[in-house]
Amino acid sequence: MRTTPLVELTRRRAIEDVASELFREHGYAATSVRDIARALDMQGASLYAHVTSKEDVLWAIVDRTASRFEAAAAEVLDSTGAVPGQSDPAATLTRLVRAHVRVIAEDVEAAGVFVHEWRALGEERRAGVLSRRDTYERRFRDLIEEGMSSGDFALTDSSLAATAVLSALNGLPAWYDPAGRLTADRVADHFVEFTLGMLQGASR
Amino acid sequence: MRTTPLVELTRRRAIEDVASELFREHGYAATSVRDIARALDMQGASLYAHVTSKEDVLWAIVDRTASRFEAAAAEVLDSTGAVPGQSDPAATLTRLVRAHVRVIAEDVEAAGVFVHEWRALGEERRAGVLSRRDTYERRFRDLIEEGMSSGDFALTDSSLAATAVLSALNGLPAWYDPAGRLTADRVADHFVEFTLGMLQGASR
DNA sequence: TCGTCTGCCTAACGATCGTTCGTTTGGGAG
DNA sequence: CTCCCAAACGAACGATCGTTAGGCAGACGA
Repeated sequence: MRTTPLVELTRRRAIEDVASELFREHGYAATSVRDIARALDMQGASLYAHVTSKEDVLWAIVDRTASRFEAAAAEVLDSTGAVPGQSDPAATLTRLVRAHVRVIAEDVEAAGVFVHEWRALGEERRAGVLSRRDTYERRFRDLIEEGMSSGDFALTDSSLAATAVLSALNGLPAWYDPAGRLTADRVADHFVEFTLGMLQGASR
Repeated sequence: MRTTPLVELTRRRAIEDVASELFREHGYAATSVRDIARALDMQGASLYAHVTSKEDVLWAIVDRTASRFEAAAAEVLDSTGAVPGQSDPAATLTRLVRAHVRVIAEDVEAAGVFVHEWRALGEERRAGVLSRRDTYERRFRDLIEEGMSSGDFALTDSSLAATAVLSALNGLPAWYDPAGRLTADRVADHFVEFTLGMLQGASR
């Protein structure tokens, strides 16, 4: 579940949270500074006491969310596979998928912005995000290749498989409702099943 | 492959094609009428000789693409399963997935716009698109449920599975390059494998 | 040769955009 | 009580937005 803090920690963070909702619902370009301000009962100009630019707000959301994905993946991968030849790709991938779902479910709004709106950043930041996404996707791809050569996975194109898995996962922010019928853990269960099924191949 | 016609059929269609590229790359809201015109070596105002509004262009792209998805699915489903109790859900789903990939690959730009930018439409049209998407997704879901009760698929949540499959498929416009290393048919092969694997479940 | 029609032009409209500015306000520390 | 400082205000900036209006050039049928 997302934590809209009961006690507002900082005004800055409140702005980012409200902006996450609006950016996710209408997109960055279609959301005006005055829209964000209105949701906080303020005047548009007043935001600039807390923020240096509109893009700055987007960047804060995207960067923070990217870091959360990176940290979650690092935690999974650093605690496993230290001993080569003794790794279990399916088990590690399971934990990686669960971590990914958890990061999304903990802040669906920010995750949705991260997935779709990073294109709106300036050239420099956009390139940075792109490279971080590549690095992240490679962790999936490497794990899949490991499973291919160990015989756990039956595939011929690890890159395509990684993209397909991440596409399915990144569809989550578009429909997942923390208050809906599925808890984040249940969703993660299903996606682990889907992922392993996908990678182990059709049985007929 | 997308068909940017060598002979420009109508000016109107040329506008839609150029708009598809720009809408997909920068989003509808971030693309100005003057941007579209510049790509055609025209003045922004000149577009209005061919078009009644900017949203009208978006609508034409979205509606046309939605219709292509619907027609492709109808062709698959109308030619199968006419005799109940004799259907093969996996085979039908295979054809449905192939049809979906084909529609995307035939016009990646328009498909990308359809997938992401329909939210920018006015309330009425947006609601219409949403309901057509629901109908389309239900065709996948129904087929999955058929496979569940026939024992072909090992799943507990057909709705989640349909969403996951379609999310993976709809990630295609974001990365697929018709001139790249994979033909549309090869991509379809892989996605059929992924889909069936997903639905038949992990084997361990 | 004339009129018409199509396709694009320039100019301009009001609205809204992101952002800057100088000012006001209200609560806490001395 | 007084001072201060962060937070929000209203007004305004130049730019750009989608769109309208009127005119001009060239192709074409009569």
